[in-house]
Amino acid sequence: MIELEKVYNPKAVEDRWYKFWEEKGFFHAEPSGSKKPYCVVIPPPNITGILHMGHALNNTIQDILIRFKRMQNFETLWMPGTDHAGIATQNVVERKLLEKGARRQELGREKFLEEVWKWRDEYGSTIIKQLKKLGCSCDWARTRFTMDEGLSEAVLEAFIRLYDKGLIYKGDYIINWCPRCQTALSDEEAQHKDIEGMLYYIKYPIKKVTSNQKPVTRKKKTQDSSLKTQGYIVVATTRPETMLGDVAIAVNPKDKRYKNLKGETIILPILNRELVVIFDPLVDAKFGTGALKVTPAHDPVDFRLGLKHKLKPINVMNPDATINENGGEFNGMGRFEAREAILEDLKGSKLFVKLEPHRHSVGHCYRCHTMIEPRLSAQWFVRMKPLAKRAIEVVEKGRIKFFPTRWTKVYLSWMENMRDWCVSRQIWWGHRIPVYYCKNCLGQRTENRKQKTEDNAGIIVSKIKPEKCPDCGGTDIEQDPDVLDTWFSSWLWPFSTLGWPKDSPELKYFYPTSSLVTAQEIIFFWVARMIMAGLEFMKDIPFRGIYIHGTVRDDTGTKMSKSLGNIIDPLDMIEKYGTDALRFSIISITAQGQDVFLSESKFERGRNFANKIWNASRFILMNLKAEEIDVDLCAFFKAMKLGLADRWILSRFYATLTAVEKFLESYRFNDAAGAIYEFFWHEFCDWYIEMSKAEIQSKAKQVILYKILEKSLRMLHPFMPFITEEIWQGIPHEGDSIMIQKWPHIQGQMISREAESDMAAVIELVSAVRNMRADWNIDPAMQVDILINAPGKGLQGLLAENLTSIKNLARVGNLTVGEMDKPAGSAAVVLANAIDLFMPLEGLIDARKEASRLSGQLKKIGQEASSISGRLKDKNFLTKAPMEVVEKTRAKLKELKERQGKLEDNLKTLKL
RNA sequence: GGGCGCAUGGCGCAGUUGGUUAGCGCGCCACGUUGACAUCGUGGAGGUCAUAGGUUCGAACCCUAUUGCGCCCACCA
Repeated sequence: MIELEKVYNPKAVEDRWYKFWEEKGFFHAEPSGSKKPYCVVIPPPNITGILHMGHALNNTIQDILIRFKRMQNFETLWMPGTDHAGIATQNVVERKLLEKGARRQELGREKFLEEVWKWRDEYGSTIIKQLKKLGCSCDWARTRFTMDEGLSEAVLEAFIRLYDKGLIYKGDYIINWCPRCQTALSDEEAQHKDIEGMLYYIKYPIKKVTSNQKPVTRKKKTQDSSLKTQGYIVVATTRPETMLGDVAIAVNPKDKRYKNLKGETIILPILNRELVVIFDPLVDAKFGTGALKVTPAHDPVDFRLGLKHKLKPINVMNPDATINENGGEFNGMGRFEAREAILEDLKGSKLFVKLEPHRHSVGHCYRCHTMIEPRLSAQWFVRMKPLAKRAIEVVEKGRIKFFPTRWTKVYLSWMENMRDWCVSRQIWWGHRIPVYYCKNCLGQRTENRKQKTEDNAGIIVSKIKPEKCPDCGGTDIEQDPDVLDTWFSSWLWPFSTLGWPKDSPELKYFYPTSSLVTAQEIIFFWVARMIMAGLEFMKDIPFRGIYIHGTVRDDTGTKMSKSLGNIIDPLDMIEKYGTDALRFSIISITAQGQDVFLSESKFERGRNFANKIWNASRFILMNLKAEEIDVDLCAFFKAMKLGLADRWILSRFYATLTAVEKFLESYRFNDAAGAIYEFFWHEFCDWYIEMSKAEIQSKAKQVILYKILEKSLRMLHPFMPFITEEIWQGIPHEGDSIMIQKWPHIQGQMISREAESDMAAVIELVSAVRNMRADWNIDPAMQVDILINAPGKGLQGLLAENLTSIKNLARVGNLTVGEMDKPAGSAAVVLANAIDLFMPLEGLIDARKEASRLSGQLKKIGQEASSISGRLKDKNFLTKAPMEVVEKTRAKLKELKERQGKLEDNLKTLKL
């Protein structure tokens, strides 16, 4: 028998076992006829990522599922990989090049991409290495990257299929534009943040040409007299710089204040452009002055108004958000600089009215946090409505289920209101859009500008560059310079990684996958789109269950992020506490779907538990004899008459196992971890091991200690893979590794109510003696005598049978069981089942103190008894409550009355 | 503006079909180094389950409203 080291050293064993598992090929899964498939979808971390607590939580959960299912004999595939994170990666590499003084634009597209690939080869797998440290049992041989050949092929295929179905189109719309990254972003990539902005009120003069000109006045009295200015209309805006692109003033048709504005012409201050007045219900009469300046090129609402009222947009900004030549004297200024200059100008010409603080929500780039500038530009879009329809159905019909269920509603309401997806990005790193333009055809088109998007002449959608234009035969062909949104490749992940568009065996076997485990932040970006893509391209759902876990926050509740510096680095925690401790800790504090508030001290729980497992195992191993435990379990159970503790711990083990399985199946990981923790520590260690010490050499104890330990290790393995492997390898075992052992089989017949309630009586008794010792301040080294007055042979038998254990656990010298009266000068306590416990302490007992102790007990019991008897007198309760509840309550009252009576007797003898 | 989540002993949290005495970890107090474990053991103190109503024989749990905190979504110029 191997002896375990005195202290468990995680670092010493983790790498070794991980390599062992990997080399043995235990992580690998193949389509197999004999086993059922089980596959989880791993959210591909982006290649610029480093492991943070969110990843640690997410991947621990997935690894628990995977290891659990693997042990249950499923063919388990956990396919890892990374996505190329177009914008993020391009930013990182650009910054890196800039340090060397090189700029992307100067390098040129090809050279730059070479640099990105170089960077990716060097750093892109950091996160993969870190996942290995976490113990993740991914099939690394199948690692995929969204820019791999196969996955890129899938992207082009998907684009072309959608285009052919008319689900992809190019058009001029207002999109979210990041002036720093200089690219379009999807709606999801624009993160809205509340900011303290200003609402600026500006006078726009009314042109006085018409004969019936009347000054405009506000009918409604306001305290702000400045708004009454005649000959002007006052508008309110948060972005005065966009006024350079104004083409109209809009008011609500029902707004009586402005009805006489019909047919008037407004003069745009500074640029002196003539603006028309339009009437549209879209304008909220209650906001600001009720008059809206219309800038179709720089605001989504204005853009819609523009389309509706046939206004020609004027773009006044360059891609970097500086003012362009349309901005007159402000040409070249940055957007905020221009804002100040314009305000100065307006103040100078007395057209500035006032400003007031205005809190509103503004989009920011999710990669660089720069304020988004809504911008009119030509982009590629995916039509979402037709895709969303089926994705809504499969969730409504329950084919895909969210855990916790509340996310269903969030998902559905988002899906129902989704707008078309802008998929083109003005960057270089990514899948280049498979669209080619014939310059000849396009040249003709510009002459006839109206056709624009309706006419596809000159647009060739193709995986490879066409030799010549199919329309005109021209050879002057150029590919669209833009690339696709990274999510356009990620949304294909569940099947593109399995070989799609090829019809691979993997695809057939593992698709649809089983579970998706992810964070709430990513539902819209990724989860919803995977469902749409799966239904569109595979004609089937991508996964059946979606488990949304909480967000990891620090102990003040703020989301952990590098910029805030409130990061707890999982790798540091692994270094300090060990991987298993990290995994167990984080899983046990994560209630289903609730956010996780983390502080470093929380990892102590896992570490302490690992330590406990280690020491208990060490103790068992020290006392185990190999020849004793080499038995056939069935024969053993037939031959052996097991004691109460043995039957109890077996019952508790199988009850725990049942609960753990149930919890894992329903994504209740903290409950599963809690059940194991409670069982192993507070039942197996605190009671069974302690009770077995006296007769540890006996056959029964040898076998059961070994079996419970071995099975517990298997039950624990998905949670704490390393320590369980290390110990398992040290005890007698068959097979190469615990990770490919069978998950313990539930033996329902071993679960015994009787054993559990009998044991509860013993535990109560031992606790009571300990309690009395503490109350009387008795030296723990000193043995006490205990007399037990137990009515009925059954109880006496039970206690007699466990005499040794009770004596040892409670440090009792003489223990007498029988029927007796309370000896004089003894302390007493009354237990359930009307058991009296007397502790004769001649000379030590202070009658007054004992009396107050007893009356304390009496008071507690009395209160309880009276509340219960009150309930039992209630006619409604008796008639309406279920019989079993009434019976139970009656039994309880009877029991309490008995105890009450006994306590009173005890008190009486004391006073006499 | 819409939606969601959370309020339970000093702190952090469990508590899934409403049913005896509301649990756990940390912290606290007392005692303890009995050969697995001080990353430990034994015992203990500490809660009118945010507030106000309602449903019910019975509510931490279901319903309504209120307050506080947090999050998500939104074309709040």
